[in-house]
Amino acid sequence: MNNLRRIDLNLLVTLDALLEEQNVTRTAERLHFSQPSISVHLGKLREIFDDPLLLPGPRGMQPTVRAAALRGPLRQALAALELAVVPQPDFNPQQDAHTWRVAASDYSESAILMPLMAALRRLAPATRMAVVEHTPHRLMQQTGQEGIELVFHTSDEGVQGLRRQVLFTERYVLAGRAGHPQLHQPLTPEQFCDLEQIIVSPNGGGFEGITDEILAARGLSRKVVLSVPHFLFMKAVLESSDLVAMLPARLARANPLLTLLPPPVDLPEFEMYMFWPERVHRDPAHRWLRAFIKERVSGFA
DNA sequence: GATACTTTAGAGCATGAGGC
DNA sequence: GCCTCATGCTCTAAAGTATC
Repeated sequence: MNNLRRIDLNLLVTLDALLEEQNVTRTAERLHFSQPSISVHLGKLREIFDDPLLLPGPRGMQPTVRAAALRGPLRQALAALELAVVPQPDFNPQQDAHTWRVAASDYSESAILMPLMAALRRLAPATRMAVVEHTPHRLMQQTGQEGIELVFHTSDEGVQGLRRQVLFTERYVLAGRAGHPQLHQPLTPEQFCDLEQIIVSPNGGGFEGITDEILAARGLSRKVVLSVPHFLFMKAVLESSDLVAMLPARLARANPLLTLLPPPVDLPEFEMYMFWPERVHRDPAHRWLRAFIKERVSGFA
């Protein structure tokens, strides 16, 4: 590595041309330098490689054994560098293969990923997506060492060093099964508190949430009889029992098995963000995915 | 010795760092 | 932002070297 610090990339370009031309003057013409400049380059290269590299011979300059051995690897290295500095082509979703790694909660899976998955497969058939569990307290680790490229998260508080974009603002609705005997008209807070309810407790086992805080401020309390860790489980229970729940609206939309009513208490809306690390910000495939998601989630708001 | 080619010396210019 | 200085690059001109 120490040797690399001494090498100007242009010196390697000169060496490559010298090894091909085996003539300082022709190398100079080819690289649009004066001949003495190439001679100076060769002098530096000789010092760096501790080898004469090219020696005057009967017909121009003859490469030394070391120089001849360098030729192949040097050509490959320069070709790789050239490829690396060429502007990246646009992502062609119909043809290009790519694997995206995404972290999502079960809410994000249902509200964001599931509705757009069919369109994603149709528009980008050669791509793959790995969805892993979203762990909010390990956001930086997930987008760092664990290689996650995109995270869906409901708050931007405490999130440092990641690019972000608001996807949508979410509201709550009161949900119960279709044909539920008490859900035929908007409920008062008191009527709401009389119903047996289910809540999602991501950390496990909790029976209180923001709804209970708001009810308590009005001197009310509700009957939470089931606490589950995932929204998908909650939906399944709602569809098959008389339990009701305050549910993010996007989880309940277009579901004929559920009845939806306005929330009996005012719950604050929340914003859904997508976060991504700087390393993928300009990546054509990643930019395409972000634009696709933003367009789709706006479309089914 | 003529020719072709390489190397060296010194000057000019551009750029970056540091100080004010 | 401006100035100074150091550094590095390329140039021209001239000298040195190898080949025929």
